[in-house]
Amino acid sequence: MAESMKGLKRTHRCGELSAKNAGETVTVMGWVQKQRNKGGIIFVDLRDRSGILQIIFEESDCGAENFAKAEKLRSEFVVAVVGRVEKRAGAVNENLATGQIEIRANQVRVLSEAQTPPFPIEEDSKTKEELRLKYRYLDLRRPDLQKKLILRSKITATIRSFLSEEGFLEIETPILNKSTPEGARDYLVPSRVHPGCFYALPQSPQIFKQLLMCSGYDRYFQVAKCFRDEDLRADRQPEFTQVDLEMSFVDVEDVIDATERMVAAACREAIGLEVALPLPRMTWVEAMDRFGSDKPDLRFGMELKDVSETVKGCGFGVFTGALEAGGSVRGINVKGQAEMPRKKIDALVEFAKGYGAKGLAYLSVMPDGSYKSSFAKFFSEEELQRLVEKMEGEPGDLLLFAADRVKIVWSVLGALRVELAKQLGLIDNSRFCFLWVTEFPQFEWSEEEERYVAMHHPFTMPMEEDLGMLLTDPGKVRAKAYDIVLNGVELGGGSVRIFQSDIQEQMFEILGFTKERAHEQFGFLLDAFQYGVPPHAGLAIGLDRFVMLLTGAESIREVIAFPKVKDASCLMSEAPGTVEPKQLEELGLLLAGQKE
RNA sequence: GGCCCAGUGGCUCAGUUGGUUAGAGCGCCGCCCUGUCACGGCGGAGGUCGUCGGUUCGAGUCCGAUCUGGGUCGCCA
Repeated sequence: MAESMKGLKRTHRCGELSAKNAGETVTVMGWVQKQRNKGGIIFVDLRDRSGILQIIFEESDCGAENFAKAEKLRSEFVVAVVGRVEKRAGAVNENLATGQIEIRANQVRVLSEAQTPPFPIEEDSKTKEELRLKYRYLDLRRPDLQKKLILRSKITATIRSFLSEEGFLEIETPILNKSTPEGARDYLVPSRVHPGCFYALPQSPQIFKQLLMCSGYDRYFQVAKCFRDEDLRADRQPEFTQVDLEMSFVDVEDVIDATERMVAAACREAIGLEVALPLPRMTWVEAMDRFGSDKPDLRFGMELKDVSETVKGCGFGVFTGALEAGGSVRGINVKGQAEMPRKKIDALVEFAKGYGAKGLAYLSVMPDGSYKSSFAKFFSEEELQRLVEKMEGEPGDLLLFAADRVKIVWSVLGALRVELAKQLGLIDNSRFCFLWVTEFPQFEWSEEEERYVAMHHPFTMPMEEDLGMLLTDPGKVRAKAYDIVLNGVELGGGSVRIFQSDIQEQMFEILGFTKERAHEQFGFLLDAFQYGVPPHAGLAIGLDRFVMLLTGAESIREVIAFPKVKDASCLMSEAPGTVEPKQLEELGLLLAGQKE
C-alpha cells in the first residue's frame, strides 16, 4: 500500500545534511538501507545517491501511526521522512559522513514497498557478476557503482566544457551508416525501404568528422557511441563511447597539445590528480624495443634487451636458428628471481607459448655467482658471461629469453613483462603513467590476406620524410599517427589525415582497393577532397577505459550503466532476441534454414 | 574458434584419501528489546550440491559431455 508524496517536497539529499543544519526541519526521501528496531526506538538508515543518513523514530515524536509504519520498514522500501536535524546526543558514527547528526522523524510515508533483493545492496559487493548483471538496476544502487557513474558524468562534463572553451563544436553524426569493408566487423541494420540493403552502425565517426573539416567547422568533438561486432574483453564492449575530436589547419603537435590538456583537466576535476605536461613521448619502435608493446606500462622497468649480436655464433640452435631466419633474440631481467622454482618457470613458458613462443630460455644468476640455465651447455663460460653482462644480470637475477621473429619476441616478452610485474607486485597502483606513442608504422602485413593493411586507418597521413617509400617499401613507412597510453592501456589514438586526393588514391591502391571499390566505399570523401579541404587531424579517447582507469575499476563494465557480457548479450534485458515473423517479412529477410 | 578459471540454501563460502540424516556466517520469517549503527536475545524456515550421462555397493567429491559467467589468444582499420 504505497502512499503518495503529495504535499511533500524533498528539501535535501541524505548526504547533503550536516551539523550545520541542526535544528532545521527537513524532508528527505530515499531507500531504507537498514532498520534497527530496539523496541521503543527505531533507527533507520536512509540511502540515496549522496549517502546514508540515520533517522530516529520515537513514538513521542511521530505518534503511534507513524511509529507503526516505521516498525514495518524493510530494506529497500522507498520512504519520505519529515523531521528535525539533530546533533547526535551520544555516540557519533565515525564511519558515516553524516555520522554527527540524525533526523528525528515526525512523519514517514512509505512511497514504495520492496521485496528482499536477491543480493545485498552494499559497497564492495562479493556477489557474482552474473547475478548482479541480471539485476543491474539493483546493482546500480550500490554506492561504489554510483560513485563511478557520478565520476563518469563529471569527466564528460569537464571534457565538454574544456573543449567548448577551446573552440570545439559538438556536432552529432549519424548512427545509421554505410558499411565499410576494412576494420572491425560492423553491426548491421536491415533497411525496410530498401530490401536487401543494410545500414551499419558506426565503428567511429571517422569519415563524418573529416567531412565536417571539409565543411569548415574547424574544430569538432562528439561524445560518440561506437559499435564493433568483435569479441569482448575486460576493456572491450560491443558498444562503447569515444570522445572524438578533429581539428583543421593543424599538425601532430596541435592535437597532442589539445588532447593532453583535456586529459589533464579531466584528471584534475575527477580525482584531483595533477598530470605533468607535456606528457612523455616515445616512438613506436622505441616502445616495441624497450617494452615489447605499443602501449607500454611505464609503472615498472624490466625492459627488453636485444642480445641477438651477443648470442650470434653460439652453439644453441634455438637462438642461432631464429637469427638465421631473420629473427631476433631478446631477453628480460627479472631482478631477484634467480631462485624461482622450476614449476613457476614452466608456467611462464606455458604463458609465453600462449603468445606464439615455441619456448622460453632461462638463465639464473645464482646468488653465489654460478649459472643455472636451460641452455648453458651450449655456451662457453665466456659467452655466458657476455650474455649476463649484456642483460645487466647480477647475482640473484633471472634472465628470460625469447628467440623468434621479432614480432613474436616483442609480444611474448611484452606480455611476460606485464605478467611478471603483476605476479611479483611491481606495479604501484597509485601511479598514473601517461605516454604518447608516435610514428606508428603506416602498414601492417596481413598474413591472412597476403597484403598490407592500414595499421590505423586508410586516411592516415604518412610521415613526409617517408613518402618516397610509399610504393617501393611500404613496410618501412611511418605514419603521422599517435596513441595516448595510460598504465599499459591504450586510452586513445589518432592521426593526421591525408587531405590530398592523389595520396589518398595511392593509399587505397597499396591497400588493395581497386579504384572502383574505393570510390564505391568512400567516393563521397574523395569527392569532398576535390572541393577544397583543409589539412586536418584528430583523435579519439576511449571514455570507458579512461573512466575505468581513473576509478580503479577492473573492467569497463563497472563504468557502463548497462553493459553486455562476453557473448554480447545483456543478462538483464536478454538482448538480442528473436523478432516476429512479420518484422522479418517487412524487412524482406529470410533466416538460414527458413523456407520461403 | 583455441586455452585457462569458477558454478554447493536468497548471498558469500566450507565440505578431509568417494561412505550413513550436506555445514557455517550473513540474509529471511516469528517473538522480545528506548540509542543502535557488523545492534542484541530466543525460536524457525530454507539446499541434493549448474545440467545430462558414466564409473562404483556407494559421488558434492572421480571421468565425459554440456550450459552459464569470467580471463585470455585469435579478432578488435
